[in-house]
Amino acid sequence: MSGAPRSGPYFCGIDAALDVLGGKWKALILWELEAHGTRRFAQLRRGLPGVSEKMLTQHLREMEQDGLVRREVFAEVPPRVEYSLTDHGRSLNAALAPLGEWGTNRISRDGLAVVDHSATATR
Amino acid sequence: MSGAPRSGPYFCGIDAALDVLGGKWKALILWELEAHGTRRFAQLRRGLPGVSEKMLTQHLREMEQDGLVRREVFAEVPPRVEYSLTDHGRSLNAALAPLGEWGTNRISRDGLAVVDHSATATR
DNA sequence: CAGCATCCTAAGAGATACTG
DNA sequence: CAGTATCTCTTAGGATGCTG
Repeated sequence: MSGAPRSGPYFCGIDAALDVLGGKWKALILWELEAHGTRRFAQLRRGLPGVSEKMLTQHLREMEQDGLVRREVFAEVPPRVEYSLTDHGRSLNAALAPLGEWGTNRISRDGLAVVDHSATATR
Repeated sequence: MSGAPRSGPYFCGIDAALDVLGGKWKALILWELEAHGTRRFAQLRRGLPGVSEKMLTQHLREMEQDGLVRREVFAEVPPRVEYSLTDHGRSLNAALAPLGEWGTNRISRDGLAVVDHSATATR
């Protein structure tokens, strides 16, 4: 999937939830913002190894429109923009927790590979 | 996302779970099988208005490979194939429940449209 | 720094026709 | 009935270059 959410019609709740999560990086963005509270654009980039500027911008905009992410622009030089989760975004993250456990389980159960974060950790 | 799961490397559990759910209809298939226990190919088609034969076959095959779906072929004329969930599939569905609630919430909260099942109900 | 605009392609997805 | 086999069409997503 995905790109911009299609705003229905949906078959069911899961459909509507997955629609908002459509896009390769959205779940990760959610996770990154949940873990750190507030992040700047470049920080997010570093936290999501492999994402392009375009996709990050695009996903952030869509998530902002969906009311998941809050975007604050500071009129400074150099410019600064901070991203954080809204309550709605945090509630989605909470609803995602069991799925995360299931996935972690699948990874260990099937011996799947995991990205090495140690080199790109956000200190 | 979608198509055949990529078998990692994954960023986290959610990533791994969403990978298995990649594909427009997989979550719906899961739901359909959970609700009815066992379904034949044509029954699933009717339950998923708009799905093409190709996509349904493809998704079912991938979900079978991922150990979510069990496929039983009966050597009869005319041929009969029954699909049902494995324990692993049922556990995924369980992990999906909170997300479903969240989505249902989003639908009513944002006044989004829902597909009308009444005309195509599987009796 | 944070981002838009543009171009490009690989894969997802649909339609149609045919088969064991 | 339950699929395969092709053929397109669309779109997510990546690369590059430029701007306030």
